[in-house]
Amino acid sequence: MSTPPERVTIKDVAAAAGVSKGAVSLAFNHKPGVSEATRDRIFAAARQLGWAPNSSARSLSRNSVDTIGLAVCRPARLLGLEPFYMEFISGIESVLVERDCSLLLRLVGSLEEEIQLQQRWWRERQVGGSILVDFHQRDPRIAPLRKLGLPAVGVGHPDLTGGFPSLWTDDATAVAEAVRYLAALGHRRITRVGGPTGLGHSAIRADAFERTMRELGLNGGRHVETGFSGEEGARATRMLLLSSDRPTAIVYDNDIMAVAGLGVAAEMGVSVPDDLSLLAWDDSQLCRLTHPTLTAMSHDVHGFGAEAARVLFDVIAGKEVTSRPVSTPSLVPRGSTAPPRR
Amino acid sequence: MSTPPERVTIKDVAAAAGVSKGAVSLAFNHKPGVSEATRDRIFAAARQLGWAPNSSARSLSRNSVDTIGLAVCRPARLLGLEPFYMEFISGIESVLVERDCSLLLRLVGSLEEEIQLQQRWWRERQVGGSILVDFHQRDPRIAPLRKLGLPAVGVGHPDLTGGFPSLWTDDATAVAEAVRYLAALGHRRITRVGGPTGLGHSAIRADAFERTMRELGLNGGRHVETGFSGEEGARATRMLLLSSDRPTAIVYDNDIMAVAGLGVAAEMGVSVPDDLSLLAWDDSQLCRLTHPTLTAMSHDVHGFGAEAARVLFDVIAGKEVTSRPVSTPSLVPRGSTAPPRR
DNA sequence: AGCCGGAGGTGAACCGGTAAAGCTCAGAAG
DNA sequence: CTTCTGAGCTTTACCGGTTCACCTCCGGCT
Repeated sequence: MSTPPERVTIKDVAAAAGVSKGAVSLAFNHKPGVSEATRDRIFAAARQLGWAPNSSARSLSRNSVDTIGLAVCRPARLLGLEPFYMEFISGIESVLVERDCSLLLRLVGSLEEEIQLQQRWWRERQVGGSILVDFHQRDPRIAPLRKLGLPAVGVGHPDLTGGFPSLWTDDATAVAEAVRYLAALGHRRITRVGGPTGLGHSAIRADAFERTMRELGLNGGRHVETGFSGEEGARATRMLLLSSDRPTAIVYDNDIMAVAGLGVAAEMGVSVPDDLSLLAWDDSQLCRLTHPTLTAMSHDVHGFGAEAARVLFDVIAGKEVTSRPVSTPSLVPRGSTAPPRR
Repeated sequence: MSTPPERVTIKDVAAAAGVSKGAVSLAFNHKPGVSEATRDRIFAAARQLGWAPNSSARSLSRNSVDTIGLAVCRPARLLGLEPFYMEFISGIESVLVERDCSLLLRLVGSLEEEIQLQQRWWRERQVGGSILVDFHQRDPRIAPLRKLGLPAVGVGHPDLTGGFPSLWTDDATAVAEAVRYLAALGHRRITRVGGPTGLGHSAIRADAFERTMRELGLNGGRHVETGFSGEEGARATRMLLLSSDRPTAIVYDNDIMAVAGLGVAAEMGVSVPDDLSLLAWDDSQLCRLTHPTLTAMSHDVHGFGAEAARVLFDVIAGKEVTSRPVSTPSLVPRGSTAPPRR
């Protein structure tokens, strides 16, 4: 596609510095074999000519790439609203910058499309490895991508990532904490508005929710399944508030739906937190902007992204890495939760 | 970084198909010179071996790259909340996919850092060109990047993009529409809560705001400058509502700040829209989730991103491209605006 | 004097593709 | 029966780096 106008190569630099191109290569890679003085001359010449090593040529002869891939499979309209991803990406990049690497990002429409994409990326050696996110139950990506030999790290519970080294937040414990908190406030009818159950972490949270409710001797627990969008969160909330045995507390799977829930409560004249407690997940800044502010399960998404990148580099380097959890989300109480009005 | 285990090259495919590698190259690039039958054999062999052309080798010999760059200079915490960027990116990608290209994304901390980055990207031929966003007044990126010869398209008014072909939304007209609408409702004390004036489009909107207010004979117009964050939007709103001649309408520069403003109004017992009208910008889904819903200036951000990518490809291809506006944001009235209570 | 060793280079072979020139052969034109 | 033509391949020279074997000094040691 591009046809650069001028092109200065290592040969030009070598000529300018009066050395061979081998010497330039040595100097630029900080390898021994060139004297201090020559090194300086080489760098001066390179700076003068505005030269930097052509990354294609470099990765061709080194047989390596300094790019990692991330494909995200959610509708763009949702993604934009999920503060999670940008935070996560910025965490990844904080690590990439240190190593002069880059992130290849792609939004895909389906898991099948992602499989195609990852295969291409890897076969064409466009990436050295990938970070895989949003695991489904019996995720179709696992078999083909493992067979491919793609170095990758999975973001999700090891039960879901099928053999890929993985990093995950202990959602089960977090859900339990959220439910126990609401129960301690006196809530008995608690509903969870979750993501699609096909999505692995939604299923895990759903399980943990039911288990905890049972442990607490509460049988008023219910789930509603949504697609994570604010609109669906709003619809679910509206439906719940209209039902005969309406919940006194709702736990949302992200913060957009919680904000939407708050909107619906206001619209229907249901007072939060007096008549209804709301608990959000992921705790972006949004949770502090509403009135009342939103109690939320909070975690360090930036750090999560960074850790994922670090682990991926280890995988690529061939190190033995073991799956492990990152820090568990913890409850940050704010204005949207209170004891139910008796 | 990566050292792939097995590596199948064009030579292996050629051998498997019983032809020379030149023939494989011809076949894979859909060039004439190979018979139907041979082509089929080659593709069969490639599929069999799971081969795809190594992208480094390809771009080295073609002297071209199929990657474009995007560096975004805003704090990650803000970015995650700005639905704008993900939408914009998804627009870009919709075009990239058609052309089998990729997006190199980087979040940077300052414009100086971006200059360094773009220089590296271009000199190392990591990208074929870049999309430049968030222009400042007398943007420091312009001179060095033009000198560099980087193919680029600027997202912003031509007055700001200093010679880069550019694409922009006509914010001046949009601001005028917003102000006229509020004025028509009967508002006279209208305040604008804008982004940092260093940012080009903020300045343009500020100008247009003042001009329109003057044209309408209103001198109760004021600006508050913020950094686009929800927190700052909240603080600005709080300050405005506490002032002696408090505005009856506020125009925000993005939708996060508008949501924050709504929160503050609720917190202070100011009724929206009866006591205060609020108008948001960019119109993400968020605007439909609050109560009341937010009147907003709406535009097609996805299409904007797609168009930017298309223009960049033209620039890279050496076509003569001229700067032009994309569709002007238009007002979508919702529940947060009404005539002021007299 | 002769030999050795290491610092500081050089040169050529490669990495895996693309592109352009060259070769071969069947069939059409003269 | 040549000669020409062009379709269908092969050959070979790159692309711009990295790497490794090898060369050349120069000082120190025996």
